[in-house]
Amino acid sequence: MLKEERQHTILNEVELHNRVLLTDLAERLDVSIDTVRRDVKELDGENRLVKVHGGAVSLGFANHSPKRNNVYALDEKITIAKKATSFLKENSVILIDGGTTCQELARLLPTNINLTCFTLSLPVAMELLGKPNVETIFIGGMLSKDSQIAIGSNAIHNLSQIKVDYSFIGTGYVDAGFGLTEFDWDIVQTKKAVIHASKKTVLLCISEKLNSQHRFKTCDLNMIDTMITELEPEHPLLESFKNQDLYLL
Amino acid sequence: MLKEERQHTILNEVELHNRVLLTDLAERLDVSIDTVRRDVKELDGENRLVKVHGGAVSLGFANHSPKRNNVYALDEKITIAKKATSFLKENSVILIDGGTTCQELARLLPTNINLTCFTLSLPVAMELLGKPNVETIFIGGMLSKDSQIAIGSNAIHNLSQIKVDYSFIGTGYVDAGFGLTEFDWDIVQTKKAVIHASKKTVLLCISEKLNSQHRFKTCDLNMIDTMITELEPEHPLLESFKNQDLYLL
DNA sequence: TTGAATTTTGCTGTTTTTTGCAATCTTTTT
DNA sequence: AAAAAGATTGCAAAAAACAGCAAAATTCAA
Repeated sequence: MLKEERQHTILNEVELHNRVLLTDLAERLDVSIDTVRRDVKELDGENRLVKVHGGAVSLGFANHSPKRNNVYALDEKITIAKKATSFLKENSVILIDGGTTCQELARLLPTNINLTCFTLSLPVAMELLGKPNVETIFIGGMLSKDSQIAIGSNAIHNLSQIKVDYSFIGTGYVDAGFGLTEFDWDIVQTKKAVIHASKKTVLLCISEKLNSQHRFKTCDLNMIDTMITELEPEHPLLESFKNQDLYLL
Repeated sequence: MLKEERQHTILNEVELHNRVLLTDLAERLDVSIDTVRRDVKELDGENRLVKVHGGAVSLGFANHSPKRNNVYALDEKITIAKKATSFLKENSVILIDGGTTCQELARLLPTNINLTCFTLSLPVAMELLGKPNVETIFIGGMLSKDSQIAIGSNAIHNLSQIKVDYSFIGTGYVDAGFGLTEFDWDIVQTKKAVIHASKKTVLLCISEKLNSQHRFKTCDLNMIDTMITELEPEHPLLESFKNQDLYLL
């Protein structure tokens, strides 16, 4: 077999699977692992793939993972996401909602425990695909162009079939009196279904959103089990959320 | 045998198989390996093929050019995608499969007609979200980390509920005799369901994949209504795909 | 047709490239 | 920290490329 032919197949495999193991390639191409390693090294040098420990990944995949489109209030979101991971245990079944804070949680999910993760959000799903320890299930449905999540009756029906240990949700607006609200009716319906599909619901909410409200109501605060903000639970801004039958974290 | 005749045969072989070994050529042409080597060197000088260590590859094969937009063989894929758009009409309901060629189709969907588009592929869905004229529905299910598409029983069940006008699918491998094959059993099951959910199935297939096969079979070629490659339908490489009860485009 | 000049071809020995193996070092995982 | 998986290096055998040469084939002018 020609070297060119071999490298061609390697590129094909990489493009197809996004990541490949050198051992698999060696077996498939019926050459020694050293030869494959040399080929991959060469292709890496030509920027046609990215060599990683034990294998190679496609350029698309390599460029995809560390993408961060929204760096707005990133630190706060990271703080929130880290707090949220404290709920996770080996084999937890969770659901992650859309929104940039939830995306951050997806990105920061621990790599040392196995998780099953449902999501309605395209960007979250993308993030999760990069995690070998996370089994990801996308809740299908009509896609909302601005929020990039699945909505509509199909999504809601699919949600009615599951019950996850924890769901981590975001919200457009939250108010101690009015509860969680959104600007979009369909999204409200979907979030309701998410909450219904969860044993415990955790709200990830940057403090900017506190004491704001909009048109359509998702639920009252007592439907939420825990609210996580980037603030200390004792922070004065959170005063009005105490004695609301929800934990602050 | 005349030198000219020999070189003609060599070019033919290269065109047909994309790659040749000098030893094979020598045996087939019944001349010494040095003669073949000299012939190939000459043809290489004339830019009719590319000489490589131990053999030669076709120009197309060698032009698997280094990264452009992170996608290999982008030009070919664009050609294919453009051909595929000829099937679309106002309010068509279509399904777009995963894979880079299908992604290209998603990217090149016309913006002047309204479409309803189902997909199992995360990257395709991402692409479609940017199109105001396309209503996108994601078929939910377990996500395959490799191929970034939804697979599994849930996806298959969801597919069983729909019947689209056209589905545009890719395949890992295709062979005139064996039909469409894949490396992954789950993906095969999902693709079967896709074909079943379509009035017409269009296969998007870059010519490199022709005459290759793998472990698991998706379907025979007669299940496909149209096969689109970047080549002219009369191209010799497509010879074996004629008289197969499918249109070539 | 003949015979010298030219080209083509196959062979030889030499150099280069490729490949697999073993020993050693490094990274990752537990 | 130990164990396992992967990477690196050097080396030797095999395969291929190269250069030079002579025989064979082809061309061409007389």
